Amino acid sequence: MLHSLRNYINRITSSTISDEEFKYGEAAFKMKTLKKKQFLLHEGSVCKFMSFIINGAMRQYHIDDKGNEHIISFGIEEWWISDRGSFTNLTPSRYNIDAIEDTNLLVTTRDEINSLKESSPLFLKMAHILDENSFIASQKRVEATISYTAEEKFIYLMETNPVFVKRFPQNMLASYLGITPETLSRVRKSLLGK
Amino acid sequence: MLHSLRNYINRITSSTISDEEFKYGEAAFKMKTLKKKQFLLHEGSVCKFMSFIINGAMRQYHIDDKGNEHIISFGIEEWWISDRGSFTNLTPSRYNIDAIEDTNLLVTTRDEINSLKESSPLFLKMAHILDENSFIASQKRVEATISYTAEEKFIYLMETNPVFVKRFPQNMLASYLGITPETLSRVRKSLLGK
DNA sequence: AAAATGGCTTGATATAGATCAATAATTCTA
DNA sequence: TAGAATTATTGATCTATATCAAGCCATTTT
Repeated sequence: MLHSLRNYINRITSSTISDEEFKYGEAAFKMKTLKKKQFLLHEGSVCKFMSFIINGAMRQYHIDDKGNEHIISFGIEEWWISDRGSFTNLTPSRYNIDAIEDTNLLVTTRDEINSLKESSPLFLKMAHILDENSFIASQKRVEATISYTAEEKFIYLMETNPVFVKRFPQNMLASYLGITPETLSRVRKSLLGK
Repeated sequence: MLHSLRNYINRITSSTISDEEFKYGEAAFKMKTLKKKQFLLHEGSVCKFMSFIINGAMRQYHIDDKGNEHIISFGIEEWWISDRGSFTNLTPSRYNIDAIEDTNLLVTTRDEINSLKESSPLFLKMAHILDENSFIASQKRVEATISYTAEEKFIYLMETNPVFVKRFPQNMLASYLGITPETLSRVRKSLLGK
């Protein structure tokens, strides 16, 4: 299980973490298993963890006044899932996080990750690069949502995250893109004839 | 001029940087002055710098096929402006960055900031917190753009960045929100009667 | 001071996408 | 494997917002 995290650290830091340094990390994480539809976080509570996905898939979403779900982010293998705003500022979360598939996670808390970042340079670097990449990806998504049509949004999703398109139901993809499932269905149909 | 940066570092790291440590930083930055409408970055070129705004205001935007501008971000006093994707991956930028007002900047390059982060713990911490905050803010903006109506988007902007609303022309605010200037004008009119 | 420019408002119309509703396909699950 | 639940499609409207167009301020420029 932990080798997945180790793999990830090596990949995104472009390094090879030593057994010794990785040992520090192991202690900071606890395994957690969720069945499909089980919750990791409920709206209103503080997000006290960051979770690394070993396998399975998760989503982070908000439910508005009309009961519509808006998916803020997906997570799959070797991604992190958390409400970073709530986690960092210890404020109540506006989001729910639940499992789209049966999922295995490595969970760590704020304190643990902070001391880990102090004791392990590679964990620190990893955290840094994670944030940097997250921001870059999020800003691109902002651009897509403010400037693209429904069709362009879907094409952009296929280009950036084809895995999502294969793996998640269309209603969730629509929610992630900020369009209705009906519109997504029509967009896909019209793309077939092109 | 540099005291503005010093101020910022102390503020966001919740520390007081020593004269000694700040000296390291000074060398990494060059002053730059831009008049209103002057460019800092043109679409197609690699963004080789990060710039800290001393005073004035900047914007980062993309121009689409139809000639419409889409503002990805604004920057004002004590904000950074850069295309982080291009900066980090050395890829050609999709964006323009220009001055909305006469602006003074402290400019630093990739190499300089990297070595600065190695030699100064507080600069490192600052960079880290900047990325973290940028991601959190960007993710909130994603939520707003995928789930809010035009009116809600504007209200959200007034809540999160009232300064922008006071300072920038409505057509730019509209572009930032992903709506037309006409719609923003009507939204504001309707809000007055509430 | 006239002219030009840029920004804002307002009205008329068009349209992309939402909503509502029904059916069909798929996949859980007991 | 039948029945239930979930997901996807399709059609008929509706509506929020875009588009097009004109006029009006307020600045800036000459």
